[in-house]
Formats: sequence, C-alpha cells, structure tokens
Amino acid sequence: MPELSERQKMILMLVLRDYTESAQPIGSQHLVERYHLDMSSATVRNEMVALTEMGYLRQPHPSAGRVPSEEGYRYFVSHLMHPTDLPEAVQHTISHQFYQARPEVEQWMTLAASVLAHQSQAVSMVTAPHTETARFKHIELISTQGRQILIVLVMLGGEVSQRIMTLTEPVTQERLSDAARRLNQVYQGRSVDEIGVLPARTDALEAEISSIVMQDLRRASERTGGDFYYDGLTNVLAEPEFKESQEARRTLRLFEERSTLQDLLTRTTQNSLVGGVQVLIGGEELWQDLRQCSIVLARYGIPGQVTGTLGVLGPMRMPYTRTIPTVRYIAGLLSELVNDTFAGDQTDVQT
Amino acid sequence: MPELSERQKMILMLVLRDYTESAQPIGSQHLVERYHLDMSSATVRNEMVALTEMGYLRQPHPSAGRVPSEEGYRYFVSHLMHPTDLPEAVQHTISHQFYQARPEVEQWMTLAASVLAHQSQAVSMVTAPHTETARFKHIELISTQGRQILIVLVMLGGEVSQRIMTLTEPVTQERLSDAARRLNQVYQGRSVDEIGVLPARTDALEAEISSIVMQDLRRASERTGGDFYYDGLTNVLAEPEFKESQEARRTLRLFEERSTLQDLLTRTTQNSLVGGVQVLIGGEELWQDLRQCSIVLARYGIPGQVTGTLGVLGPMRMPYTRTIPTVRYIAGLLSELVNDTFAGDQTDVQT
DNA sequence: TTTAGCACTCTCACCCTGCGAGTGCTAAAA
DNA sequence: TTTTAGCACTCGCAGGGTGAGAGTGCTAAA
Repeated sequence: MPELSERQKMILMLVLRDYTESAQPIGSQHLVERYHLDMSSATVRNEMVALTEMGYLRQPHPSAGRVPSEEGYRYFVSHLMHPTDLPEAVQHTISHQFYQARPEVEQWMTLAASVLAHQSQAVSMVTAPHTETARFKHIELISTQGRQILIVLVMLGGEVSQRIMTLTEPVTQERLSDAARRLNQVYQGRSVDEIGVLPARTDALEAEISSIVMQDLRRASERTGGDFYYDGLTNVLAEPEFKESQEARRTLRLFEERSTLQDLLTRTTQNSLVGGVQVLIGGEELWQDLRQCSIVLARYGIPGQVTGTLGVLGPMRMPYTRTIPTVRYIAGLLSELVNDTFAGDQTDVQT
Repeated sequence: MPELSERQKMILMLVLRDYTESAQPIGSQHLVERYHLDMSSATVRNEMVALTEMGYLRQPHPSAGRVPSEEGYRYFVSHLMHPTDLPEAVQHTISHQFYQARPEVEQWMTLAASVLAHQSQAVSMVTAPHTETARFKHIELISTQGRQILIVLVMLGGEVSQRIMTLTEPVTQERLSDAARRLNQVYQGRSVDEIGVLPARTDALEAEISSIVMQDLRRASERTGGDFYYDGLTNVLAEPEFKESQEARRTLRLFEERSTLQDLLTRTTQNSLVGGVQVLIGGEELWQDLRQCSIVLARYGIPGQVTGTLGVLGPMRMPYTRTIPTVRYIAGLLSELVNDTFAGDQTDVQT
C-alpha cells in the first residue's frame, strides 16, 4: 500500500467529513474555502489526482467533485480515525434507559435495538445472548388436551424453548410430572453430547420427549443467537442513496429474509473478540446486496459461554467516528447485563 | 345512498378491475375496446359522469381517465363482490405447508405471515393467539445466580411469560422449588381477579413472586395478542403508489412503531366475529397514515377464549376478490390449529 | 513545487413544444 | 327519451434544446 503524505491524509479526511454530511461530490475549491486551507484549489486538485490514482477517491463522472471509494473508507477507519469515547452525557442518557427497563432479556434487546437505531440514525441489529453449547437445566411437561402436551425446556443461561407435541396416546398430568422429574434428575446440567452417551430411556414416553430435548438443545447451540431484533429501517430509507426505491427494496429484503443477515453476523463475528468492533464496508465484495452499505458490528457477553451480537447497518457514508463508539458502548452495557444475570451459571456446571 | 343501475354497476366493476391491474386512470374508450361493450364510449362517459357525481369515481386531473374513489371501493366490497372460495388447488398448497410445519405456535405464526404475504403480494400481519382472560397454569422458579431468579409462568392456553427478577436476598433452589409448588397448588386455573380475593401470601418470597405473577397475568389479558408477526414489506414497496419514498416511509414507520397498528387491530376486531372478514379502506378517515392503503382483517381462534388476529395491508387498489378469501381461509386454518391445541382447556377451568 | 489562468466537459434545471389520451358538450339519429 | 357521432378543448408527459454552474486538467509563470 502506497504511503500517504500528511497533506494527502488531511485532504482525504476533509473529503470524507464533508461527504458524510452532504452526500454531494466534493470539489477542490469548496474544500479550500470552507476550511480556509493554506493552499490554492489547484494544489488540492493535484493531491486529489494522486488520491484518485491510489484508489482512495472516485469521480462519479468526469467533471464532478470527488467521492470517497470503499478503499478510502477503509483507510479512514483503520488509519486516520483515532478511537474516541462517547460523550459522557450521551453515555448517561443511554445507561439510564437500560437501568430503568424491566429486567427481561426481551426488553433489553428491544431497547438496545431502539437506542442503537436512534443514536446512529441507521438500522440497528441485535441478537439475543445465547449459550455457546446449550445445557439442560430444567424441563416442564404440561398436558393441554388429550394427546397434546406442552414442553417447556429451560437451558442454563436462561434460554427457554417451548413447543407443543402430539403423543401417540393420551397421558395424565401425573404421568407427565413423573417423567419430568426423572428427566430433570438425569439430564441436569448436561449438553447434547453428554446426553447422547447416556443409556437410552427405557420408558417410551421419556424416550420420545428425550429426543425432542436433544433436538432443541442442538438447535439452541447451533443458531447464531436466538432471536433477532432490529429497528430504524425508516432512518436509512431517508438517506439519499435510497431514494431510488430499487436500492431500498434490496436492503429491506435482507431484513425480511434474515438468512443472509444471520449468515453475515455469524461469519464475521465468530472469530472476533468481545469488546472489539468490526467494520464491514460495502459488503466487502462478498455480499452483493450490501454494495452501498456498511456494517459496524460488535460481540457482547461472556466469551465462550453466553454471547450475542449487535450492530448497525447504514449507508457507506456513515459517521464512523460516532457510530463505532456507540456500538462499542452499548455492547459494553449488554455485556454487563449478561454478566450480572448469568455469570453464576458456569460455577455449578464445571465438570 | 343513491341506487345504481345495472349498467352503472358493470362499468364501476370494470373500472375497478382494470385499475387494480394497471394502476392507471381508466378511460371510456379503453373500456369499450377491451371488453367489446355493446355501447359507444360516449355512453360510457355519460355513466361515468353520473358515477363521479355520486362519489364512486374520481378524476386525478381534469382530462384524465377515472379512478375509483374510497367510496367506490367500499361499494364494490359490500355490494358487487360475491363471496368466493379460494381455488381448491391453492387451499391444498397452503394447508399442506401448515401440516408439515413444526407444531409450535411461533412456527405457525411465522408461516401464516409468510404464506399470507406471498399469496396476497402485500404486507401480512398476524398476532399470536392469546387467552381473553389469562389464567394461571403453572409456575417454575429457577435460580440463575445469587439474587437473580428466572420466573417462567405458563398460562392456560399455552402462553408462556418469562422474566428475570432480582430478590432482596439470595435463596436456594430448594426454597424456590418449594415456593413454586405451593403457588402452583393455590393458584391453579385462577385468573387475576380470582387471585386478588385470596388471602395474601404470608411468606415474603411468595408474596414478592405473587405480585409478579399477577402483573404478568394482567398484562397477558390486556394486550391484543402477545407477539406480532409480519412479512412482505417489500411486496408493497414495489407498488407504484409507493415509488415516492415519502409515502413508503410513512407506512414503514407504522410497522416500526407498532402501537398504532396494535391499536387499530384491537379496535376494529374487538367486536367482530371469528370467521368474518373486515375490510378497512383508506384508513376510514381515522388513520391518517393509511390514507393510501386498505386493510383486510379477520379474527381466528375460539371466541371468548383464545383468539388472535390476522390480516393484510396493501394499496387501496388491491385484488379484494382474491385477498378476502385468502385471509378467510388462513384464519380458518389457524382456528383449527388453535382448536386442536387448546380446546380441552376450558373443561378443567369451568368454576 | 506551487499557483494562476483558461479552455473544456458534464450535469442539471428549465422551458418549450407537440403528441396522445381523454373529456364534455352539442346536435343528430334511433 | 336515450344513444351516438363529432368536435373542440384540456391536460400530462416525453423529448429536445439551452444556459448556468461546478469542477476538472493542463500549461505556463512564479
């Protein structure tokens, strides 16, 4: 990668800054006037030519101003931006909202999505915390009607899965409670793999339920994070790059399908540390539908045990200097909450 | 309301039909040619003048063709459209999808939303079934860490609420199980009101939990329907009336806020029968944000006990002849599912 | 190496115009 | 009395031309 002179860095930063505000191509004269630069527009032009040749700037058409390229944004994020903290006032506003929310995971997720969307003026995405390898904590079997029973499975870490199941023949609630009691005893604290090596249940009912339990545990371990929350779709629709409804629909579809998005979240965060913030610019040539967008992601929770992901999707032209600290801060808050709630768990599990 | 001649009705229907297809104002000559009408365009024009004066048609500007007015749509839906069933082939496709879905309420809801959106090419909305007056079925108390406990409350009908609670002092799992057992015995099958008249719990822990239980029961009884599912936002964004992103954003915001939408669903369906389909055209002067849209709604479930709502939101110019049977059919399917799952409940509750 | 000057390019907003579609009215025909 | 043919009129819209504005690249001088 070619080295940039200090002056080139400055010009690149100014173009970035102005373009994130105005969404208009930036001209040389404009920069000189606005920032009272100590040089003429011609000099700036020459530097711009250099930056364009190096791939950090683009010209939408041969006589317009310059626009940052994807590479330009990447250079900015990784070399020019110094990490800052969110202003204290904002931190307080946010943390205050969290501490007065009802203490339910679902509430936190909704709130996180809402706050993040509002602060970043973009689409926020949050996945609920989930345990990396799900472990059995408690099962509850409830008869609803004849052959239908409700299975509530609570996992270590507090995840709950509930499902309805149709048995081959009706059973009484007593019979169910009995089965539940036995399963609770035997499966206590175990993971799918550990349950797999136990001798199979001899009782038909218990065997049937046991297979459901294993299925649910497996599913809970696999998925990126149980539920997926998002907010702020309208924010990003307001941006000028989405005034062509074609582009807007492509992005919206991502949120309707979710599979692409889930995949993206899993893949980019699976190796990342809790606390670090990742920035994906322009879909990184990988996700065609995100060519116009950038994503700022962070992982939260207790590494290796209970983690989740949160992030922001917005136009490539987003105020990274603001968005990145915001994502980092909220990730920190969620980590704290997860810690407070689940930290005790692993002590009773350690085998 | 003025009477329409048979010929006027026919012309109104033809305008409706063509406009739902083309989204273009319909001219008199166009109609005569396309449907080989046994009259001249001048005659059609005269009738159109009459229909315009009665308020069933509008002219977007003085020399364009005619467009149906809100009143026009209402007349069509209530007088001109004969109720039809969904083609058998479509019915099979749909029911097949339901019967091979996993037997979980959440799966059904997601599926219903997806099928409905796909069939109607509009936005679908589904609320999960919920009991009209929530009743206690079972409580489970699980200690996670020191003073934090997880409360899982199962209600009759299968609704589950889970929340985390911080106690004033740590307690053991045995103590919790003990409390849960007693509460299960005393509260079995009771509603909030019935619990309210029981003597208060003397034990501090039980009292604390009891108040949470009542809170949850109350909340479950109040809200329209627990979870709210939707799908197909991109469908409606594709319609020409939303190519102006302004209009599109207004509609999108409805789905982000949800409160307006919840309100709308509650208000319009609270007095309606299960099985009936309601049609709201142009927001009925009440909901400004829906001026351009129509909503087709139906209730499903077991009247007076476990019900939910589902519907479709689309441009006013929607194919009602197709949408209404679709909504009716899927509502029927969901009713069946609810019946199969929960029908047994009331028998053990009857006081 | 920087700067001033200049010719050139490209977009965009604006206006004008002609075409096509559709109407309303009137007078004649059924 | 109802229907129809004919005609003048209105309006939106697409297409083309134009001029202003912004910005560039190049060259020659500082």
